[in-house]
Amino acid sequence: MEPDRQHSTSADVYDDMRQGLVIGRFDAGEKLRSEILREQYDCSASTIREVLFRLSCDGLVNFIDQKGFRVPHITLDDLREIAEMRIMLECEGAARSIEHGDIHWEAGLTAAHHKLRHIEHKLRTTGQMGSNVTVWCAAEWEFHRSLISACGSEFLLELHRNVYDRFRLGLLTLMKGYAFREKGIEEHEAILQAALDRDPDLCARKIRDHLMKNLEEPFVSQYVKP
Amino acid sequence: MEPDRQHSTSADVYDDMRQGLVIGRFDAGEKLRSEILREQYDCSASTIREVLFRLSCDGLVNFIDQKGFRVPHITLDDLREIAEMRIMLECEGAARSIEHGDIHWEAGLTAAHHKLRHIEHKLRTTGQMGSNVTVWCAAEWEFHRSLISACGSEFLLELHRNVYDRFRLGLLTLMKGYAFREKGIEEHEAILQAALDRDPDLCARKIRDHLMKNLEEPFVSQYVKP
DNA sequence: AAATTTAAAATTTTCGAAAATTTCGTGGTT
DNA sequence: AACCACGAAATTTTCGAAAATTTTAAATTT
Repeated sequence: MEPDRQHSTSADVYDDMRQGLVIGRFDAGEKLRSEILREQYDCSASTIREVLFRLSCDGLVNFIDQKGFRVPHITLDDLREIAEMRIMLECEGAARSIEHGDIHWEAGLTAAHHKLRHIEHKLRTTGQMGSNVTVWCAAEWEFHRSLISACGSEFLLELHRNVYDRFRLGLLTLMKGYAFREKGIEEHEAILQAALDRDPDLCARKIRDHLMKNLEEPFVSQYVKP
Repeated sequence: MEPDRQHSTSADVYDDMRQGLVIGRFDAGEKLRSEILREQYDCSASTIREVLFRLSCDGLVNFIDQKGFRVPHITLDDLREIAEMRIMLECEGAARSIEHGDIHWEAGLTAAHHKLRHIEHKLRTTGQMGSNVTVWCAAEWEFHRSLISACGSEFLLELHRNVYDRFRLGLLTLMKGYAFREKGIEEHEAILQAALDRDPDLCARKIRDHLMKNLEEPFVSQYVKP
């Protein structure tokens, strides 16, 4: 997973670090020393600095002048604010998609849900996190993204991507574990159903419900960091 | 205004370029060559690169791998999307501020409006743009920011800052001139009134009205670029 | 004349080291 | 023992140049 002993380009490092942050490879408040990262990725300090700057603009890393970069220390209150914004964007995006989405949108959404459902059942029955978590993260993202993908606004999608990642980062650093909850399976199902039934208000309620439950129960997760 | 013949720090360059972008110093689609900028600001290419990356994360500059940086070419449709998002965030922020804002919020908002009103009357009577535009830009930002400042969510404020800047950049590059409209004076007044009257719905309508008028009339402005 | 190839120029990207700044530990003073 | 000053170590920031890539222009071919 960590590109070691191999020259890495700026884009490589960016993608891997972003992935790492959103998947919980780092601790909250952890300092990201360019010297250390430079060794791990086998590249120059400038490349690392560049990547960290990009991540800090994404809100995934904190930058303080002359003091370097750190994984943000997100409080529960911060996460609530982030959740509120995500609810706002996702409900709006879903409502617009429900209004404008064609058969293509329905098909994509159904497919994304199918994949998500598959990996979630696997996680529930086996309890094996490990590399499955990476798959789950990708699937969860794809589902929520599909839901709003027909909203007709690239800008809304861009903002949502940003908020989604920050929500996930906050959740992971706060609960110090994985963000998968068994209850999420039914919640995703309910969101899908409301969307396919073209009921924007119900869909909004289900989205809010889903995100809020993530916030309420993050500390009862039975799964711990590897 | 341009720090020439003087060593510039990363922060200096960032602030100046951001200002320049939001004030219309650059053309849409214009390429931002690091070599040229390096000379203007008298610093190294890395410093320029770093600044451009930060600006690209703010959405104020486009970055394409191996192809460098450009001022984004924002279409009218893009601007409409940005406006919709700004309306969404600003209405939500205003509603929350109206609900939670104390006397301090009212005082700050009134003060910001007073300053804005002053410069807008000056612009209307003298018609002198020049350096006044910089003052007006700052005042307009302060007013809209004050409006939502008591919303209780740092995250909402951060998103709004981003969207506000991109709206302004889009408006300027599209109309190739200044974004000041005389009608804006009354629109700002109406927003202030609705906020002080603690009427969130009316306030939302006035905000939408204000931003939409900006979109409808950007091409009739009698003012041109210097 | 249009299209493709080739070579030169310009630009972006990466690097390693020097310069500036902060952090940390030591020793001395109140 | 708490506080401050000092200097060494670690870290961040900037730099100028080398390496890689793209763009431009000219030359050749179809």
